[in-house]
Amino acid sequence: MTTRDRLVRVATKQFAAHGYRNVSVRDLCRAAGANVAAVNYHFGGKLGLYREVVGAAVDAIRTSSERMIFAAGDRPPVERLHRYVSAYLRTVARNGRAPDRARAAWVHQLMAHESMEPTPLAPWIAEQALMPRIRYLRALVAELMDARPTDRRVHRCTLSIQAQCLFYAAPNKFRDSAFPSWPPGSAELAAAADHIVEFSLAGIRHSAARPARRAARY
Amino acid sequence: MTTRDRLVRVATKQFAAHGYRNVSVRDLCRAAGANVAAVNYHFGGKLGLYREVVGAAVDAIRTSSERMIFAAGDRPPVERLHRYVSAYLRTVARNGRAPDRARAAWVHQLMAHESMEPTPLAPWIAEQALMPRIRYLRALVAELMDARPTDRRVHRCTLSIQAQCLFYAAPNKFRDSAFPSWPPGSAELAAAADHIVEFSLAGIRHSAARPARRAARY
DNA sequence: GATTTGTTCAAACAGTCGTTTTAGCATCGG
DNA sequence: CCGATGCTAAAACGACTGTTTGAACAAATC
Repeated sequence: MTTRDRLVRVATKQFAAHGYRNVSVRDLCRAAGANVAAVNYHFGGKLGLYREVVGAAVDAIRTSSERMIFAAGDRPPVERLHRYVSAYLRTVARNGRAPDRARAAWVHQLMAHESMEPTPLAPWIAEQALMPRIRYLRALVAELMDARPTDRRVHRCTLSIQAQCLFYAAPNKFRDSAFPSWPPGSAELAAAADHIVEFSLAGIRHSAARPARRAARY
Repeated sequence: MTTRDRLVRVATKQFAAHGYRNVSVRDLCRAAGANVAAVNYHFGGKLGLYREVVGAAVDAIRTSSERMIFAAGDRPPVERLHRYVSAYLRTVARNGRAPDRARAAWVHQLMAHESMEPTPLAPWIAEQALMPRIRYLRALVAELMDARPTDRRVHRCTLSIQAQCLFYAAPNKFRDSAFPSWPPGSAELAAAADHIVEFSLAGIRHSAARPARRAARY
């Protein structure tokens, strides 16, 4: 394997694990068995290498989203929601059976770091990778609630679902120690996906049943 | 104000905003109008200053939790849940009316950074600040579901609620751009708290109504 | 008034950061 | 064989990191 490929491979792991700023070029090169100058020669600098990694992550998310949306087709919205959540949670499972299909956890780890300590690439990532997913989920929730996608109830329910998915996907040291038997195995993960769908469907139906008003009885 | 106090004040803001590693002693001292050696003189080093800040954050969370739990008393569980969520979301509101009572957003920003890039203080923070809250919420959910706190359905519902609260509390660049009109004003925040409670209550009741089984119909 | 104590200061320490330089390698086209 | 090309090597660059030093200063203590 070429030096370039080794660098990309190592950088993917490291950047995802510790974020752009907390990874040094020297660490990367040592881990990749390359010279310090290699990163500048092949990628024009540290940011160039990071751009390469982020580009791969964005592509992975986008193609995975499109595949998921296409596979869902025009099936009932409840099933499409389940596929959405299930696909999201499956990405955190380290033991993906199909390697080429396994959009690994590193993608979401990278996103989590980027969301907390944004690099100049953050806006582009948001538009390319995340927004399509959000828009799809929002349309889906709107359909489930029989409301317009701009309805505030739709926004809030979308947010509630997204929050639950993110809680599984994003790395979080405290969650790991606060919730027993974490991280979940693939069977528990499937059960968790079922839970999120059932839980959220009940919430959606409850929210759709009543008009958007301010509950003042507490 | 003494140099020591100015340093703590500046460090609180900076560490919360950028995390321990991404803040330099020189930046802190420049912002505080102090000499570079001041932080070593007063705190024995950068980590000592960070310990001071984290200690204040942990105290703030713990006392706020205890006050919230005490104020809830033995009121109906539904109302206690609303107080829990409401108190959580109120911490992200920058325009807290009562300054002394305002457990500001910086506490959660600090926690978010610590959860992604843990320092040696992470385990202590988890046990002192976070676990009491989680245990309280878990017991509350168990009561609402009429189940034991060790029930997996209780765990999952607790996680769903916590995820929604965290989504509001933790800083997240992508969320800010993906969801319109963010961050929410205090009125929208109260409405969001109502939504989370209603949404989650529906989910909890749905989850409690059926035994913990694996739904295999998707 | 002399000495001690608490605090601040500029300067420098050794180390790491990303990047650049310059030389040395093969390999290939002529 | 010769030069050109693609890549790698060690060394050094200037800037930045947390920390330490030793002198300076004010106020308090003897």
